[in-house]
Amino acid sequence: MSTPRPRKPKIIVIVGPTASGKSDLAIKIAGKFNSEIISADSRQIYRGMDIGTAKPAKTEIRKIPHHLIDIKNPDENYTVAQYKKDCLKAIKMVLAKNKIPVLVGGTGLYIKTIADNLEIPEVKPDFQLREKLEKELKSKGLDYLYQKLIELDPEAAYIIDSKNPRRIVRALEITLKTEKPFSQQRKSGKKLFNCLKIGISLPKEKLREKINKRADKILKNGLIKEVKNLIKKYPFDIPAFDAIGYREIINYLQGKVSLDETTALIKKNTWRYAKRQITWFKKDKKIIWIDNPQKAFAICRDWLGL
RNA sequence: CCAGGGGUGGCGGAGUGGCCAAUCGCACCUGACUGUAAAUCAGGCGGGCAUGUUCCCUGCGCAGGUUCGAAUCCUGCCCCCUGGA
Repeated sequence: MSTPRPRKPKIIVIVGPTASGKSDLAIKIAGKFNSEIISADSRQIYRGMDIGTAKPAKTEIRKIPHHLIDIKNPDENYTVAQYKKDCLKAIKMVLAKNKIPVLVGGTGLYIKTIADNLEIPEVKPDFQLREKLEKELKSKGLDYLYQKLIELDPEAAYIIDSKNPRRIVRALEITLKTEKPFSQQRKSGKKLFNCLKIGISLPKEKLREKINKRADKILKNGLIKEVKNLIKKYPFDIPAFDAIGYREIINYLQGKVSLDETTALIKKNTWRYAKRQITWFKKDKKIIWIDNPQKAFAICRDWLGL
């Protein structure tokens, strides 16, 4: 006698590499199916980082509500865990209006944290600790930190790349502040939603072309000016500015590279990023890959039972 | 025509007798990723296969030569750059 479990809420998830046309597709889908859009983009959350992150146009946003865009200033700290909370809240809100949430974005970890209900270890970043570890990293080398991790939490050391400073620092952070090994803290809970995942897949040549074109457009639209304004207000070395387009322009403004080189670098780094995204999303076997937006509409319609 | 420098893997660029299938960077391919994720990293990268720290083939402009052994030395040729006529 099992009581019928309440159906999980349905959400539509749209993924794909940068510049593949996710936002446009999301807007079209949202327009057709009474939806609101929730962004899963780790840089569009920042206010003032508009041109370089290719945020949807204001006119679009006016037509269809977008969530989790422009929610933080660049110098504010933001993390996956925070994203999870914010996103869940946004989803709830949209569902409460009897609308379908459409989660769109290129930040694979953000998507995964929602779709797979990742349980992020309850250890907040401790910046003092991190700073201390960074110092040790500089003075004693990465291997020293890794050895330390092996001592404190051999299991974690086994999982973490021994050459990845950022992840070693975080693993140490966790082990130094909790009793449980990191390895036992990487869990995912029960799925919260019934997700329809649609991925945009373009032939590489075409993707590359779109990336290059977009880079040119972004520059033309005033990225340099945007960055100039940003670094007037914020330190130039904050994590938010470790974003494609921004870091390169900052270096340009500091006279380290020419404009031509900068443009080329932005294109190159965007392309690399896209490849990393493709690698990430490839692992998710539930994604239905499409090469044409039209197909997405039909898939959504079926899935929604309309 | 003379003098000097140089031609190395897709590109840039090391190497100047054996430790060289050839440092490294870029590009390219594959992958990792649980509170920085547009971040941060790893592996591969001449070809072949029986996939090997000890295999085979091809290989450092071309053709020869010296040597047990040559990308590295010698000879000739071709090409490129710089300066001089």
